[in-house]
Amino acid sequence: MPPMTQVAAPKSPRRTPADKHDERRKALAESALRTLGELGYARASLREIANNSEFSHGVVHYYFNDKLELIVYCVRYYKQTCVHRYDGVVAEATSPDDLVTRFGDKLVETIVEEAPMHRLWYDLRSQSMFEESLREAVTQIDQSLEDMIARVVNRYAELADTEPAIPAPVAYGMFDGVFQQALLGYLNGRDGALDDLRDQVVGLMPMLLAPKR
Amino acid sequence: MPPMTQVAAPKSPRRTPADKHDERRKALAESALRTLGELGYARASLREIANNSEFSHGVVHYYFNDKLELIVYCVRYYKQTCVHRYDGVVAEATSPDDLVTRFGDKLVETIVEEAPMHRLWYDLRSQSMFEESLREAVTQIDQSLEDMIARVVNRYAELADTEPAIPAPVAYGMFDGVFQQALLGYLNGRDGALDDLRDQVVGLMPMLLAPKR
DNA sequence: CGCGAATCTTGACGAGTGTCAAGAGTTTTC
DNA sequence: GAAAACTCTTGACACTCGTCAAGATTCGCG
Repeated sequence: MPPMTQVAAPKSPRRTPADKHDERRKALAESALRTLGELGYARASLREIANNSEFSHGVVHYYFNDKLELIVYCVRYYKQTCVHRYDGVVAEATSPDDLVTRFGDKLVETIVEEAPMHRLWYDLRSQSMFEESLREAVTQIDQSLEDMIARVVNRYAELADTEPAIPAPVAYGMFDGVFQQALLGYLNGRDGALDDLRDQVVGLMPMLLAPKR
Repeated sequence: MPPMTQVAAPKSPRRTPADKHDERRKALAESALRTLGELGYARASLREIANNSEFSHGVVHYYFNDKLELIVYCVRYYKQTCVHRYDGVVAEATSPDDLVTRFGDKLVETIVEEAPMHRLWYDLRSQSMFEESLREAVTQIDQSLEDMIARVVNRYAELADTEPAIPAPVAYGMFDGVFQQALLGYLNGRDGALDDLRDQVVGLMPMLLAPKR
């Protein structure tokens, strides 16, 4: 463990007191995410991760205690940037149908652009079913994803002048399920997997609303 | 590869011509499934699999060419026995509500009794997103699970004297999603995860039906 | 029984793993 | 500009993995 220089005087708020550390950690994480998205949790070795970066394989233990700590940091880091993916949709939608369309498009878009990150997430969540030490992080991320979906559904109900007909966990489970199927289909090269996802979302959303009050 | 004794005369249909091979493969698979369900795909080594069985670690290559061939055989073998889990529900249900109740109970039951097998399945499906060679088997199994759900939903609609309102892939995706969440909650020791699943299914099913004709 | 085929065990191999310690290189501080 | 702190590289360690070959054991049939 590094000697943790307790900086008594945080006098220079500008740069590089000891959060240079954090910058490096982020840089390492960003590069590690590329390899992890390509190979998955089990097959991505620290050497391979380091090879696809500007660092050497030993540096990992300078910034992280453990391979597991690195991976958890990576996924937390990624989730942080993507939990607000649909905030724009929620903010800009002008009608229920508009929101549905934007939401569907965004779902398709993220599969095309970030399929490796998504499969990594599903990989990690599955691993957490076996590895106790992953569960806390996975549970937290899952919760924040549920909240994200809840914001979309709530806004949708608001625009439709009614209430959601189902609790947030169910809505999240449903969308996550169809999303996962679409991702699988996309990775399998099945034509129409993405168009199907769009249609499914359009067909599904109206069913989530209580009868108009 | 074993010399494949071409038995010209299949005269003894009773036992042990060369399908003793198949019996052994099944026994090995059954024992391997226990270890795989405990450790997952990546961490279950052939030695560990063999240790938890009556065989030694070398025998695997007598019955399977490959570790991958063993795993795929195992999961195919398991799926075969569980794709008809809800056939009883479909056959015995006397009313829409009765079917929903039985279905929910069965879902909860299988989580309690076969959680390791389910997490193994999700593990393998996630791995197939990275490992090309797993995709064919995973796609087939996923399809047969979708068919299984379709039978339940169709029978439900039949009993309610109407039609399903959503295509089979969507229904499967939805139920798979909420089931996966319930499994995660159960493995995390979250109280009420199973009761929630039951309630969610009861609340969800009626929404899958078209308005009564 | 006895012989040959089928079945299984044992032990080894090379490759790959996470981890860490020793030291080289770099930056900061006085 | 020297000393101290920080950063990073290199190389080795102990270990596990899948695979396979050589031999022991068991089985089935003449």
